Amino acid sequence: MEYNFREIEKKWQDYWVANHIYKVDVNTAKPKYYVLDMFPYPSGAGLHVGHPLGYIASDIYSRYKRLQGFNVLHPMGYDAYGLPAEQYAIQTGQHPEVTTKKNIARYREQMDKIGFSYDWSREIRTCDPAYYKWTQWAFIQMFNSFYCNTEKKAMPIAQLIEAFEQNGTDGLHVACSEELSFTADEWKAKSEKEKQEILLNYRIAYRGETMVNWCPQLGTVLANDEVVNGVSERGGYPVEQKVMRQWCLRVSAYAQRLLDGLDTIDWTDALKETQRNWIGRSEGTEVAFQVKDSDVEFTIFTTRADTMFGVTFMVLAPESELVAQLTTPEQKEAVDAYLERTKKRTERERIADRQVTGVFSGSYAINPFTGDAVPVWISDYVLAGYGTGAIMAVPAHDSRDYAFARHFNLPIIPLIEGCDVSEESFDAKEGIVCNSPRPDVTPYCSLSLNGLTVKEAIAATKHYVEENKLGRVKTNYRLRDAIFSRQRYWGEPFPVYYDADGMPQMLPVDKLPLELPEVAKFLPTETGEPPLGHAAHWAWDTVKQEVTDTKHIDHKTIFPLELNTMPGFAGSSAYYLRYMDPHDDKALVARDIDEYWRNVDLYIGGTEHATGHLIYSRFWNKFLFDAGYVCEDEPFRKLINQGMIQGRSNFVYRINGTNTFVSLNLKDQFEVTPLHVDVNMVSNDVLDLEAFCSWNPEYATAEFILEDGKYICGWAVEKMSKSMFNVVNPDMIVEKYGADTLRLYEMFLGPLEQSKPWDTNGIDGVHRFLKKLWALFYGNTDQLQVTDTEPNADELKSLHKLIKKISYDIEHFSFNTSISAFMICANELGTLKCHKKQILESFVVLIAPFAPHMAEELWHQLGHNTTVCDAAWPVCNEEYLKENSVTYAISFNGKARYSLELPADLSRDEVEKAALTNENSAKWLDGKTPKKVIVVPGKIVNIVL
RNA sequence: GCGGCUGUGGUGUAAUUGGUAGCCACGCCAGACUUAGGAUCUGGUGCUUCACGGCGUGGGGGUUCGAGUCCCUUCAGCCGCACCA
Repeated sequence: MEYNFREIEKKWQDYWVANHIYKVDVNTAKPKYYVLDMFPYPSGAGLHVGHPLGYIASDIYSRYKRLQGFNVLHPMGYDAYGLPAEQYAIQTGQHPEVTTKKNIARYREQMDKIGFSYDWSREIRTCDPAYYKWTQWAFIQMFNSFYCNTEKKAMPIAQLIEAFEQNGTDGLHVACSEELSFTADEWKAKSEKEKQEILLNYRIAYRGETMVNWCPQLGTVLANDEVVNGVSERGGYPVEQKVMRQWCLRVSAYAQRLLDGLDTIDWTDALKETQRNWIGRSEGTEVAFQVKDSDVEFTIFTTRADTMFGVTFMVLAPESELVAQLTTPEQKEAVDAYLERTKKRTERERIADRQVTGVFSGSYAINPFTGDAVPVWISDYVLAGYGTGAIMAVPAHDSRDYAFARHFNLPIIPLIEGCDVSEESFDAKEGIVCNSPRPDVTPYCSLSLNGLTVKEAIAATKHYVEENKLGRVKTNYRLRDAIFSRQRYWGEPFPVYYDADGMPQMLPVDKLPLELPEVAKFLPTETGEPPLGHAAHWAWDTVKQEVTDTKHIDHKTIFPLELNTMPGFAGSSAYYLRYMDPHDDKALVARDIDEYWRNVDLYIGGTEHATGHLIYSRFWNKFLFDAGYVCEDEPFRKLINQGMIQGRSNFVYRINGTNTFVSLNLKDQFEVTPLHVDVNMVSNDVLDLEAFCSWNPEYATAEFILEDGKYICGWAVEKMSKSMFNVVNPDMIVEKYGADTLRLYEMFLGPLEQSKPWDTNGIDGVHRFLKKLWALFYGNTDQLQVTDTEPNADELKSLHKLIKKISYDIEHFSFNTSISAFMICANELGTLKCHKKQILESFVVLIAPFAPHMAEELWHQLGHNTTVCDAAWPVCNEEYLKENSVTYAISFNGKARYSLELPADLSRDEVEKAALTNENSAKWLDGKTPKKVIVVPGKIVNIVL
């Protein structure tokens, strides 16, 4: 009987669905295991062969765990909100929901063909109101919370209000946008509106004026991770810095915990390092500088406290509030001109051309260590958003300060013994400190750093600063709060309305979800409001019912509801929790269910989410953990980044000015132009000439110069995209070779975590293997050849070697080597002509995670009427692996000379003796006694002469 | 600039984690069966040499009886962060 994969795969896919084979539920009798894929954004292009790579790997692991007796949660869903659907809607007027649904249907169809073991009854879509209800709910919880730095956790805002009522801001140690100071009495005297405004300074979800990334082309603000090199990640449009009032999440409050948590989770070092970089912890010192002839004081942040004696000027960021205060009347004109000029430069321009620019403010600051009055400059090389937006400049030991000092001719004082700063600054944090204070100057303070190492000097200065109250030791983080509003239509609406004071209020939780309204147009309104402005009063009834009796809303003059929507990462931040309990309308996840599934044991997905989703999710989960809604602090215990599959493009070479195409190895004899050809017309780099001629009318009359009767195409690795004609769809592979071949081949391609080009050359190898496996059952007859004969030692050895190898490989996600092991074993069994049930049955179970359709078919052929997923994973019996003889390599001084077969149970001494007395050794030993003999059991005998 | 990763046949890769480098495939070569082959099967295939042998894991050096694996150095490629003070 032929291996008819089309029939088999269809049959079992239907069976699995009809019998709910992959449905799981809480089962406290079994240990749980949660395997998660990063859910896809359903784009219009459908899946290409790169997408399922991670899904196949997670499916193999899920099936393996299940065979091992775990209760495996393995769900799938869709990250359905997003820009492309909205852009498409703007262009075509098609509702994003329509295109999204269509795309999801296509994704599902493609995934179903690959034979995944998802529990589809748990499917979620972020755009489903029943789902985003809980996104909105979480937002409300964040609004009603603040972060306590003493407790190191989020707490109810009511507790903060209580603290204000009792002590004002006294003794407060909480995360905030801006340090505020007031007494309990002052607090009580404030109006309701003032109180609300103050609380926004502390809430974890808050609305505040911040510098945002504004993308005019997209008409929306973007989070930091959505901006790459000064342009938007989606579309590549320029991004400007702009102060806007926006919803934000106080992710920065969690910076330290996000950092610490990395040590407790099993992620790759590369990814952890990326997150550490992104969080950007930096320990330093804040020092206050007095402005000369003024009572203004300002604070700077430095990691090089040891260089206090080398400060020769100060620099403010152009956007700093201090600029206005410190600019003297004489300098006002010059400063204004400079500010005007820098404002026009976009982020991208600043990055592209790093010319030194700046202007003197007119003011001087007093260095508290030297008493020197140093000029205060303004320059855009200082960032407003980091530290205090002001720096002390030490040109001798900072290359940026150095460039600035050289450009404006400012003094440079070296502070490290023997360093040469005539050409460039000495930035390294090493060496012995000198000139601190300078020997020719009467010391101004009691601190002397001369003779200390840089490290010691930093510590000494920190100590001095704290002792003398000149400032404080401070840890800064690069991680900033996440901007949480988008001026878009296709996203979650905020559960927010505005009261008569214009202050934001949360909708009552029992009114959720607040559903996304229909709008006439997906563009901003004529008054520049976000698209939801077209439906400004959409949920007016919802708000009115709850609100009119308690608050006074003037709905004629204000929009009652928030018109922004949430960003893409909102819906993906807690989706893994919702899978646990997807249909619960009382809670995001019921407590007992959460306590069973806990968190994700294995998460597989791309590394591109390192600084986006994977930060936000960890933050979101930590918040829910603090608030007591979930029982684990970290959402993803182990994470694997599957590599990206690139395209492998094929080229034909047209002789210039003709319609003649020349094969790859003859092209150098002509002047040719390489042209992309559709890789689907090429097999093993050989072009299908007929398909090529009918591909494009232009090529109908094409002529070819062949080699060996074939047209060989050139190739290159490029991104997989339509324009390169190198997109390979999984469906096409499934159609031609079957899902099991696709699954095996994707794994066989190389290590899971490695990026590699898709190359269909070679798929025949795994397909042949499956046919060979099939032949072990049927030979080339129509009858099942399987017998009940007891297996012999060779067969048992071959099988148990395989059991050991496959178990080890799956645990180590080394799926490519598993496939090789299957091939070796199948070849061995083929050579042994083994058709024994006992052996083949175990083989079927072992391969079930990889090639589930074939395994299911063969499992039933062997007479089982349960599915193969309910089988038990075979256990390796080491007894069968024992050799009766061992081949040793005999080497002299590390050089192998001959091999020697000896009984397996010899002791080291016996092996040594056998090696030395063997006649082959005689010529190397030449009568001498060896210095040393090293015996590696089962491997090598090395005789040192 | 800082940090991380990778480098093995014509190709994808493997190597019991310091123990005979190149498993398993692709490709190629030869053969068998075939009217035919993008089918199947068998054998060969790191380089070099007629051969014995020699050389081989980006380059150089080191530790070791023994190094793809560990250490130092250098080159190349990829990735992350980056006027972050």
